[in-house]
Amino acid sequence: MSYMTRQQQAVLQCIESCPGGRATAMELMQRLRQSGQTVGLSTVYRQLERLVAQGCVHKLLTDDGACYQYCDKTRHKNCFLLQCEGCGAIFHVDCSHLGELYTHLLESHGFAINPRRTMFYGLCEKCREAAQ
Amino acid sequence: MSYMTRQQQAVLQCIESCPGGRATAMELMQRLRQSGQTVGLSTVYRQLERLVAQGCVHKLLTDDGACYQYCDKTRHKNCFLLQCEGCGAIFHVDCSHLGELYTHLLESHGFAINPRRTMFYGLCEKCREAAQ
DNA sequence: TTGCGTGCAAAGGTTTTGCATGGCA
DNA sequence: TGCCATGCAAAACCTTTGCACGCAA
Repeated sequence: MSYMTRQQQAVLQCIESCPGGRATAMELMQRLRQSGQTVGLSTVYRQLERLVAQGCVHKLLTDDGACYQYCDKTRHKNCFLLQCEGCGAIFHVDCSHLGELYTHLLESHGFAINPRRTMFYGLCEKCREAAQ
Repeated sequence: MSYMTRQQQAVLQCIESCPGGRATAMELMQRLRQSGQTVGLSTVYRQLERLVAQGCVHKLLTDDGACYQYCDKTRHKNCFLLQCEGCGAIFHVDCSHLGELYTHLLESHGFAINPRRTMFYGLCEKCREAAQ
């Protein structure tokens, strides 16, 4: 990991401290300003771009724009993400079954998955119960 | 499937005729106009929204905005999509391994996947060879 | 006539870019 | 001093909305 400026640290910590470890760029700017820091929205975007490139943060595309998910690189090296379509919560899952699927796709379909972008959508247990 | 207006048919056919069966809203409008039809961009968006709701089309979120992927409901009932990060091509895959993963996620993690949104990213065979 | 779909134009929101400023090496 | 990061403002971009018109039932 290369040098991190003060703002880059601040943005990263801010994401981590958000509920579920994720937030939009606008939410991050508002949070940072509420904590007394003057930071521009463009700076937030610029830092997020770097953090994504460094793998510290996932960029999640939604219908309402992008949001950014904190990712502990040391803990979540080969995991994937589940997002609940009900409550929006994000779950990290580390599951060997997915690795088997990747192997199969490579050997039988010639396709090499980029695990960093793997994301599933569905309903978590609570939301399934609530829906019944 | 309910009643389809002339424009809705036109938009659906237009997506199907696009390279790879996918296009952005703007591309669709331009194609439709080139073929002599006067159609507004808002109409394209409105039709796409319905087509997505009907399951005839997938909405794919990318960094450059949304694009829409034709989906033959009769042929691709339980498949998922692979998008090549190299050439952008979309592959439909119908693979029992994924069903096993879904079952596992439901039983062991309590998470019920929405298969309609499942999408993987990576490199197709050609792009992997080209990269070497 | 009534309702729905349509096209145009305007509005809305998010993200990117230009530029002058400021801090750190 | 020189370089890079920053903040503000403006621009760019995609998508949605408002509204009057037109077609079909």
